[in-house]
Amino acid sequence: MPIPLHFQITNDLRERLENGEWKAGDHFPGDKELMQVYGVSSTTIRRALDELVREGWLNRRPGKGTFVKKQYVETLGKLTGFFDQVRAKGYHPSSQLLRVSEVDIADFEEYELDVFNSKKLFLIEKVQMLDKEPTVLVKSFWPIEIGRQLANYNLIQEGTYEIAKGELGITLEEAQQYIYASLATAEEAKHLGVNEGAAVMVMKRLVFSQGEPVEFSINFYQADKYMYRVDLKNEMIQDGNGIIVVEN
Amino acid sequence: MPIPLHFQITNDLRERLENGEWKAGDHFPGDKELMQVYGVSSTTIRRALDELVREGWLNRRPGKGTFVKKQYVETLGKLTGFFDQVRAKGYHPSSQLLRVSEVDIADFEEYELDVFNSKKLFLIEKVQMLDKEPTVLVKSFWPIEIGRQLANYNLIQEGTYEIAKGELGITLEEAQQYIYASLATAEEAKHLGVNEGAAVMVMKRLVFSQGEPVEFSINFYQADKYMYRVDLKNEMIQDGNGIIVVEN
DNA sequence: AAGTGGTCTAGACCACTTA
DNA sequence: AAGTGGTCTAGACCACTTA
Repeated sequence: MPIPLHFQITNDLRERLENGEWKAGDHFPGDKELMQVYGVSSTTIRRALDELVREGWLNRRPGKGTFVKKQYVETLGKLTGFFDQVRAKGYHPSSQLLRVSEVDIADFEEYELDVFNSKKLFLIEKVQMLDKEPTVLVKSFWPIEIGRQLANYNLIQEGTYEIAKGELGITLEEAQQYIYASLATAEEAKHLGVNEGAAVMVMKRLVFSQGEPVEFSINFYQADKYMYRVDLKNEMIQDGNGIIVVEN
Repeated sequence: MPIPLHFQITNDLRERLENGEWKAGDHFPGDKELMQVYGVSSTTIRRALDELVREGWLNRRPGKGTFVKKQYVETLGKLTGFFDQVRAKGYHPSSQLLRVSEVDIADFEEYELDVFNSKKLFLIEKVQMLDKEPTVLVKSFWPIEIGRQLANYNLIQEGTYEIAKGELGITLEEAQQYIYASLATAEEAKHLGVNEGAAVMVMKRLVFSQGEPVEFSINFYQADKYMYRVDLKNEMIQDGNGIIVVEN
């Protein structure tokens, strides 16, 4: 059972939705019809469709049927992959390495690096460019052994996560991110090509593999050129959801 | 079938997890044991546990079992509800109304209000306070009819979403949010009690009900005092995920 | 009354882990 | 070999919608 049926069906239907086989508001095939077409049980069809609902492609209404959703803005399904999105718009991404070396966590006390239970980490620091315009300053910390392996690959052309997942076989299972606004320090301003004190959007991320922390990164984006997008469902929609108070 | 079994089981287990019945890293009861205890089928237990996995409480490993996750930071399950979070920390939230009236969308061309297909909307503008310190400036646009009904309630004490969901019976099914950094305008600075040009975090949100837009809001937070938290799973972890380029 | 999606059962078979 | 969670089936019953 290498590729689950529900997964194959989700991919097939998503592709057909992307190709415009149905238009926004169209009646989507009913569960029974899909069961016959794909020759699977109701459970499997349901699981495939639940995923497409989660991705924002479909609405399901008991008694009425399944409908293709109006795409007011880009769907989550289409959103993944910054570089793909950016290339599709005609930009040429590249990156410039600033540092690829072992570091002592004592030199980075401003970040929460103690979750790694190690005094030394491997730091990959780079500026990501779009059409030679600097867009993001990235500081990415990995456990020493993994960092050394990453350093053997072409970090300019390939994304670090793609190497970790594809070449090193590391599963990136989940991540917690914090996003906030700040003012550029002299160092950040220099790399982003803005003035010191300009507004920047900061994204901190802690990635877990097999339940253990595997990467901490902090990314600085030029404000007003980049946004972060989040999709919410049902009970997640509350006043101030996702917002947390920073304790001093 | 008013309250699904899987839902009841999820709630029961979540409560027991919150009460510390198992510690981080503990072996969680196996599926078969839970099936016996709750007297339900494997499918129902699986569905209940899948939800707890999604909320960040559990890890499941085929061949090994289900484990209680280390809580490196607050779990998503605990995160929901800004006011609850804030009250638990000893703050006293309140709000100050700035405007509660019908408006012409032509006066707000900087926002994407045309998705409502209406020239007039109802605007609720307020400053949210924590211990009398201004924290968020909120501009919340609703369809006229809904806005008029909301205006009949106590908008100072209660959250607008809580009134809409609880009193008006409006289901808030999904939302798309954009978060970015910016510099405070004179108006924003005055209400937030900061200097003009200070860094602010901006959150724009479009909420859907029954597939149709029901609220657009824009919230301004003082930078460095507030962060936005997002949790990612598996294939969502990519370079620059969630980041989108702002077209000029 | 007929059709829709939502919940649930009882059980089979699988890959993987540990012994 | 025994135990774990992951996938899938065939089918029952439910609430809801439309006619």
